[in-house]
Amino acid sequence: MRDSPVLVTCGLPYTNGPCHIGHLRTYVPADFYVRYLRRSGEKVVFICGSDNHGTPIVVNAERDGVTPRALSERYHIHFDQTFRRMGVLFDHFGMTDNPVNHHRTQSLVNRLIANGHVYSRVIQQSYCTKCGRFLPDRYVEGICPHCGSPARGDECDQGCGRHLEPGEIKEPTCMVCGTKAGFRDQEHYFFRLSEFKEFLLGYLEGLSGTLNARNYAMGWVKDELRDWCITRTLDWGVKFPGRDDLVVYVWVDAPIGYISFTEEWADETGVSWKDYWCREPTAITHFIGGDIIYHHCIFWPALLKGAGYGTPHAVVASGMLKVDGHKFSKSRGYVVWTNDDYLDKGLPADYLRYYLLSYTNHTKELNFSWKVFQERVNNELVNTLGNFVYRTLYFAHKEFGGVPDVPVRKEIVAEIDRSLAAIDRSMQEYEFKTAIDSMMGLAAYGNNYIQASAPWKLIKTDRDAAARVIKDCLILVQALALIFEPVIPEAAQEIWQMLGNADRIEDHQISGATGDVPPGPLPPPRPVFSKLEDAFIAEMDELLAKRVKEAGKKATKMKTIPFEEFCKLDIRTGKVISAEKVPKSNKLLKLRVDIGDEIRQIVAGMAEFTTPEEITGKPVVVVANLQPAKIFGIESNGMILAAGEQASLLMPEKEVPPGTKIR
RNA sequence: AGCGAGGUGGGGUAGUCAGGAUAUCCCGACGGGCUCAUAACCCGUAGAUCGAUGGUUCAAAUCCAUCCCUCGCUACCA
Repeated sequence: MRDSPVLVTCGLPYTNGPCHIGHLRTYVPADFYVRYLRRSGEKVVFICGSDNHGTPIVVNAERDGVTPRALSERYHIHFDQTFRRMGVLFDHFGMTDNPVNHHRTQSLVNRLIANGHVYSRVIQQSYCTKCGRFLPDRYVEGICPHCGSPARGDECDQGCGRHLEPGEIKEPTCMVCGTKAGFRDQEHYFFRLSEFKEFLLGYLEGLSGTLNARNYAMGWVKDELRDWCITRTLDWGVKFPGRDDLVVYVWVDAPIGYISFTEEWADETGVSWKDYWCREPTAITHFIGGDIIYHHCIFWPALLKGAGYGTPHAVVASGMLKVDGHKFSKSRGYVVWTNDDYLDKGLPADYLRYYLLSYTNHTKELNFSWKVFQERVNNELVNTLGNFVYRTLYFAHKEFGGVPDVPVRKEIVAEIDRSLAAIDRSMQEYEFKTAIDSMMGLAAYGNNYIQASAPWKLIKTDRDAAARVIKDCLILVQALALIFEPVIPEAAQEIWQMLGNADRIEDHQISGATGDVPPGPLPPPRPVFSKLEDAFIAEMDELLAKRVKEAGKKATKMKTIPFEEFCKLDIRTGKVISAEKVPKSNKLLKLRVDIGDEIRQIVAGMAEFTTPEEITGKPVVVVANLQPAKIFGIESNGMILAAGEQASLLMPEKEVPPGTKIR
């Protein structure tokens, strides 16, 4: 048992869009973990809430013609309900815009100021006069000062990849309204993160959780820590103490939500939130997505330390989610919405919970495909687990009317014990997939046992022996219900009831898995899982394919290519050595072009606009590495660049030798 | 570019930190068994030079070095 009470949190969903299964990749394992701890006798409080501040919510609210608060509430309710439908049950689900969080954030920031961890500095910020607000760099686009490529405010994302400092970008434009943005001087406040380097190195050394979180953060801290700007010029958010024109950066008040939500919960239940947050060591475990590791392993512990709070005990970071092998992307259509695409189709939360938990290691990327989803549900949940439970209960009910009054074989209990130990080992290491493999292993053991013992044969010769076998199987079924409850809570409850229990399985502990099943009548069983039909899966696949196709149509209009693609083109100057008309063709000229290191034969469609005499001797621009093609039976090894319908030849302004590379 | 993660039979995936004999599990293929059960379940067979090369060792998927490939992240995006 730990000294401090156990607190588990999940990364806060941002209230600017609906829940998709990428979200669940973090929430389902967290819920699974919490349920497991509870089934193991641990007292746990499970806290989450919605993240409401920041520019994107202001922008989206304006677009929808509502207030940021109203937009936040809409999605807050949405997430709260969706999580419940998925069986992800928080003890409290708060909002970062609620008064308690405003108060806690200001209090914490004041302590940082009092402890000398905050200073002010004047910096330049992009400002859009039309929108009348300062723009986060993500909302600014322009030209990279280093390479001249189109770039984002913070990074030359399409060109040289360099990080851009505020004020560096040329021709800044507001991405919301498209007008020219300017720069304005503004006083901002910085957190002295650089002073926490030593602390963080020691802290990360002892941080529990998954290795990806620790390694990633460690590399960052060892490299360089810059001080962190913790204010924004925005109306929407938590006011920075003493400055009505500034709010704190959302990444400050969002994690503080973990504290304030604990406060809200503690107020309701009459306990002290300080027991969770104000003493070391804490028993705080954060479940987060892999993309926000540095916030939780660097900024957050430094803030807590600087303000005199306890620091988290563990950070458990999940890997990314893919759809059909593609990177999860709303704009490209590779998305599965939790409500529209899953729950509202009548699919059980249990199936998706099982898939998300059992697919792979928690820190690796997880691929969702309807086909694989169907395979795993049908083979593992329905066939292996569901069928063992059903054939056992069915046989017991049919032949004995319930649980026969016979003793249990020791080796069965020993096997369950082995499973429990293996599961617990895996859970301690946050190896959720391995834990579930052990669970499913027990179901396979059950199938094996009933198959080898063949009670349907025994019943004809030795009724008592058959009774003993089926009793053993009933013990296994009970054990399976208890150990699988954290994974598939609804199905576990159903099995629990079919074992003759009237109460909630949640009120029982996993250790009961080795206990007896009291003799007595059982209700008639029914299968707990049903198979996913091919037709249904095909339908879902079609829906996804359609969405991807439609997204593709939109995207082709403004498709960009990465710089690397452009680099593949070998464009250079050339000089036309000779030219002749291609026989039987109106448009084609056969050219011999000097491109520096060789003379190329190129067929060009410009006979209508120029004559062989005119073009001979002219400098031209050539794509030299185009795939060779046969035009009118004549091989063409490149392409002459010309503009427009009149095929106006492109040529260098100053004279350069043939073969000069064009960039 | 830097940092992080990964490359294991046809597909997916475990094992790598703490090196050891026939490399796990799910599917797929093939053959057999069983009939209590949701055409289920059980058994067996084929199939992997564990990304490449070199090294350490009695012994390497595992440790070390170099290289190739894939993905992710890179702070005044949330």
